[in-house]
Amino acid sequence: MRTFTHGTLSDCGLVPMARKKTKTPTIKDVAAAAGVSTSTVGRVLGGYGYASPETRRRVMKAAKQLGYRPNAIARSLKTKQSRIIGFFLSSITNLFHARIAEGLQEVASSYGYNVVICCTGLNANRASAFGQMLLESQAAGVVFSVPGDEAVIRVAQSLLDNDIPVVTCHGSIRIPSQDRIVCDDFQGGYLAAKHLVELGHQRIGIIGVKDSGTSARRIQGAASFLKEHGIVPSRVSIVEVVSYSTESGYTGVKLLSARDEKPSAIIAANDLMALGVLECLEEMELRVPEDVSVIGFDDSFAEMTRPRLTTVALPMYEAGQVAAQLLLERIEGKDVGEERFITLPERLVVRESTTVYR
Amino acid sequence: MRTFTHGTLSDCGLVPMARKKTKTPTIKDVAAAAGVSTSTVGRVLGGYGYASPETRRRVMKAAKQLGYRPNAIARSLKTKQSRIIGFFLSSITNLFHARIAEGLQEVASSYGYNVVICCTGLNANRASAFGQMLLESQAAGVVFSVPGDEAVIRVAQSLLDNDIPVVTCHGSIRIPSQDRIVCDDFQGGYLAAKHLVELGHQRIGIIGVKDSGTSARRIQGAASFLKEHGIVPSRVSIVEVVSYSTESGYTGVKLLSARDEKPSAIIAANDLMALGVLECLEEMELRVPEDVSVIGFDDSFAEMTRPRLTTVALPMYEAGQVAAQLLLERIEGKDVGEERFITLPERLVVRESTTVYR
DNA sequence: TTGAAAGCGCTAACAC
DNA sequence: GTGTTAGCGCTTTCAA
Repeated sequence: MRTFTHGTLSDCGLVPMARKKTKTPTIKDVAAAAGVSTSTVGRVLGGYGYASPETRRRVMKAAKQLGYRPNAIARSLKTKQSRIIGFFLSSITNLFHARIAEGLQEVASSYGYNVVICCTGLNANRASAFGQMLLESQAAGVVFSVPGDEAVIRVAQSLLDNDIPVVTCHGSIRIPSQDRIVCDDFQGGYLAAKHLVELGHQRIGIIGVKDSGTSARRIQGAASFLKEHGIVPSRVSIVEVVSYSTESGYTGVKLLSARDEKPSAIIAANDLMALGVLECLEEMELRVPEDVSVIGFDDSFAEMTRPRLTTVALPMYEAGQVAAQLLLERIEGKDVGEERFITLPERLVVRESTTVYR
Repeated sequence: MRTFTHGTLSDCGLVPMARKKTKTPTIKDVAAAAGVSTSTVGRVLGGYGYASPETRRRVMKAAKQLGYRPNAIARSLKTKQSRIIGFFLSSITNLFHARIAEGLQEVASSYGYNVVICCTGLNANRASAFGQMLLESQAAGVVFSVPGDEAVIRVAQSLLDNDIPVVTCHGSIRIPSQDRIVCDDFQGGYLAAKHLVELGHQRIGIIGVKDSGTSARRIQGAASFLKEHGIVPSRVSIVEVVSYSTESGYTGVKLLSARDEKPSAIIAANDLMALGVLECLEEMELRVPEDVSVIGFDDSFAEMTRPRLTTVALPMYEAGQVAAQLLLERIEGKDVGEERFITLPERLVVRESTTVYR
């Protein structure tokens, strides 16, 4: 699949290697070709200011003919702002981050902005190096989707000091008085409990994670629904484990079975834990969902478990889109007032791990 | 968590809103402060050319004192090249792409380059829009990790026409005479077969995917090992299904069971299919791995299945790193000669779905 | 409605 | 070793 190019003198080896690559045309070349000034070309191509229809036509034609392409760098030098949006995340292999990135990118690029990924891992140095780079390349804005440690906050602050707007999108980070997007953990928990109760379950086990705000809110949401709908409190067991892991899910079930009331349905604080729950239940020769219903959170790999996991899905893609939207409004200097705090609703995805009681 | 800033006159509301934000210092300011010329500053800060130790010291000090930060945009305008590397991929939520992206980003940023993600989805327009943007922002290089349709090839070509180096990294795309990185599918297949034979299996079932080069190479690799090690050909069954899906894996097992020789081990062309295999086997009341061993490819979610899947892992992270390396060499104009073709070895990950025969 | 011209901040050729 | 200077390609006054 060879591409043929026009034959030139250099093809016959008689002229130096010079690779005469015709210089990319600039606004100046277009101006010359159209017989107008560069400022006129700028006006019509940039779409601002006035130009007579005739001139406009001529410029357009010349530009097309020359294959003119604006130089974003030159423009940025003048406007003191590139069309780069930085995205801080710990790892792009984390499905949540990937979904956010995709939503972000989609909206950003529809506005002509590029998304630069800044995977910080657990490394604080890395974060500040990215901050540096973003500053040097005159980034237009930055979204943070990382744990909010001190180093990161400092980075955000230095960005803000340079008038680069910043938003946070999911993740424990909180930057004082900046736009923030989160998922409605409480409502997600509420949804999970609602689903189970509607299926007729009355004895509910909940496995939460210690010291996790997200887990706490999910539990609160579930508990709130349960209370509102007359579920006898003594029939609701809440246990707490140390981490969001399969092992913890497993442990959680053990803890639950030590209680007086054996649950007919279990809410795990995320899918990974729900997987551990499934595993433990199988060992105990309890069938899911016939004997026990199980529900997780996140919708991260719920399609892959057997039975397929009923779960509460998080709107990460939308979160990314909203993050872009809010950021872009700030970037373009719209008067949107104070900091904004957006809470996105979660959504129940019913699969195979839950069914009617008895 | 409020950050206190130095009190200024404007704090007391007596001066206009003006936000006197002290203009970011430029090379000029540093020059003035150090009592030298801008070119000297450029030389010491840029690290090229000569400068006496004394001058160097003075410049450094002035730069630090002023909080000088080079303006990447201005530099790019001059050098006609930004430090942006474009990464074309269909979706970042695809784990492979995410891993490549991470490897790519890691190396790229260690060299001071930024990675811009270009998620094309299945949309050809999108690809050319990204190409446009990359051209306009004077990208330094681009890596492609997408299906190689015509539109994308055109984009790559236009990049090349503008002297922007391009490499492909995993994915069916092939750009004539450019560096290319792939995983060694053949060797992966070989590895899978070797593992099973070493466990004592003699009757092997292989489920491949029609019209897939990757699948074909994996099968060839497996077949090759089998032949070399005296496995009776009639005891090896190869069936082909239509897609890389759970359903296809399921179908594959059905196809295999219709054959005379019932396999004691099954190789599925990827993990998704292996999941279907697991499912079908369970329905047939065959235990894995006691009755049948199962092996997949990709290591995409093999930790999540029950039993956990033995699989052949693809070195995507490394692929991303290598892609960055090759690209950077081209970008920095190293004389690395002709197009390079790198084949990365795959790796067997033994989990629970395979065991010794009988 | 259009044009001339002054930079944006940096690099690099050239002169000293 | 160091300084002068001319741009890179664009935007944006200001005048015409």
